[in-house]
Amino acid sequence: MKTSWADSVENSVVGPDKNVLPRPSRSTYVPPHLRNRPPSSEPPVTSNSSLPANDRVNAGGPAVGSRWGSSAKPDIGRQGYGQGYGYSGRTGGGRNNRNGGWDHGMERQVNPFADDEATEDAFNEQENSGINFDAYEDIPVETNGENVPPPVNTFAEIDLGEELNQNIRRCKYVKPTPVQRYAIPISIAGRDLMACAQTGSGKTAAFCFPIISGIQKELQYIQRPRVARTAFPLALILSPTRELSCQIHDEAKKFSYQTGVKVVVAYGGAQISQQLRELERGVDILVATPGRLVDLLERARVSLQMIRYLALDEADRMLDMGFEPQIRKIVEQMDMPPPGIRQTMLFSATFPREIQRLAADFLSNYVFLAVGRVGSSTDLIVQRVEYVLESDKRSHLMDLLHAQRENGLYDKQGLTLVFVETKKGADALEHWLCINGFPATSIHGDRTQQERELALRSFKSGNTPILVATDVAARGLDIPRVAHVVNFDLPNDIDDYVHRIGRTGRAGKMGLATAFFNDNNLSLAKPLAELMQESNQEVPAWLTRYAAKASFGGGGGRNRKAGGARFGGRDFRREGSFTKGTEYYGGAAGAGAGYGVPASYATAYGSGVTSAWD
DNA sequence: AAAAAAG
Repeated sequence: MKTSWADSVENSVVGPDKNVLPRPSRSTYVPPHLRNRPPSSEPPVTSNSSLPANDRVNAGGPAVGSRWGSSAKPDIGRQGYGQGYGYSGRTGGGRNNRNGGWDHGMERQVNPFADDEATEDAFNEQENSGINFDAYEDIPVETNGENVPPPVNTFAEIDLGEELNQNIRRCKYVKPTPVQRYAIPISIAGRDLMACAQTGSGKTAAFCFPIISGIQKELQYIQRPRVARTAFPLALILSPTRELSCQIHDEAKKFSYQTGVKVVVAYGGAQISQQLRELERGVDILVATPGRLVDLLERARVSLQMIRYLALDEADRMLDMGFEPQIRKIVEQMDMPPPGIRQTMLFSATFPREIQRLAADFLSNYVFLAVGRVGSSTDLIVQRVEYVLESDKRSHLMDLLHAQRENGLYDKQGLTLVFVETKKGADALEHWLCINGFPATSIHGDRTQQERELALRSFKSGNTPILVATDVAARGLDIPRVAHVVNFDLPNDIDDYVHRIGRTGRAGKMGLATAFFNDNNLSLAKPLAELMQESNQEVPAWLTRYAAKASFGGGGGRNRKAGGARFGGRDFRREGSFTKGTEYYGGAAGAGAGYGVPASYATAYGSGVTSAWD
């Protein structure tokens, strides 16, 4: 690697002006041997792992050819979705519009790849190698459901359409990731899907490709009702945070470039007027956060009656206590077509069983898919836990940051993401880091949307290579080059921990995750120790002792969420207690009639091999 | 108890 991207941006980051990484003043620095130590022997703070900084996600290499002529598989289980609107020609529309350009708007689309191409030269071949596909070998995969469509090995095996294939090439995706290999054929076949797969493994594309492809193929036949100032999207993608919705929107725009499929994003904290204007210009795929969407629905500026595809990203979060009522309102109490008419896809890295049960309401004869994390479990993330008293956390963090700089992680522009539990705590820690000379910023729900987006940009660019965050940044955000995730405050839920550390070690790259554990985190001891064990991490002896204590002390154990979801999970329909009998398969009675074969459960691995999934 | 998501 002669000229890495990191090198190429280094000047701008450690540049001549204010952004020189200042040496923190030593006045507040307490050397380790002068600090309070817990009675139990915690490992010394060694930042020995010289982990590579994350590279770009995109992969370079030969382009994939597209194969035309094969038509999509029959749309099993769907009753067509004309919904009373006849098929009719669409003016100037659709897939044969080789000139690209939106067929329902006069504006020209900005080339979303322009930036990439402009910076292309900054990447040499190695740096540009993108997704580390070796890390994807031997990943345990579990599928469950009736007549699960088989996986593919290349994008060319699926008829996604010429324009989408070209965009896939532009994104330099050489071959599908495991979740894409399985999820795309399932979606193309028209099946509902509940998928567990870590975000860094290509989940967004896994639900975007079938949606874009499906819409593009039918766009010219779809007649939407004409209601002034009401938009009728064909697909809805919901996510739990504004930044994640933005990210999905950006991705979806790349994938749909010159397909004639229009993507619009709507989220709170931003001017609604511009979003309304965008919607009026026409929308095929709406990406949104729940609150703003409810607002738009109540104003009747959006109708869901033409929704053909519904995707919930971070679906378990979307269905947890805070979000469930809003999601039910959107999905069940407005004008969205019911399961079986629309196609529904739920994605998350974690899927607790009770959430799966709730989610089943939204699905019809669905396929359950669990794909191991890149490198199966988290071999690519080195997890460390250190016992740190509350009063020692700040100086301990400073130790880590110092060590990191000495190991060159800063010089390579490795980013450090520090999670805290509260918004107040985020402000306080950001301030403390700044006055101690560390270039930090913060993101949390009490900051304005403008501040949030600025903070994220500044972090991503390496301008402020330390970001203090609440759980607003825990899920889904794809920030290349995050070399280190610090759980300054551990979350109470092991699933949140899984999502947080998943901000590093993405796209097959290595990452480091450090957690500060103390007596406030007792309830996490057992699940954390188990998780680390399962992902082949070294579990400190003191943590094992805490874990053992937690199991009889009460208070432990419950955190497992009923046998829960680790890196993936298990279809709750297989868990034996079918309190609702065969109801979950009931949708198949009519819909699956075309399938003259009995249900078969395709399982890629025997139960002995999938222990990580239990 | 906290965080997120509408204004």
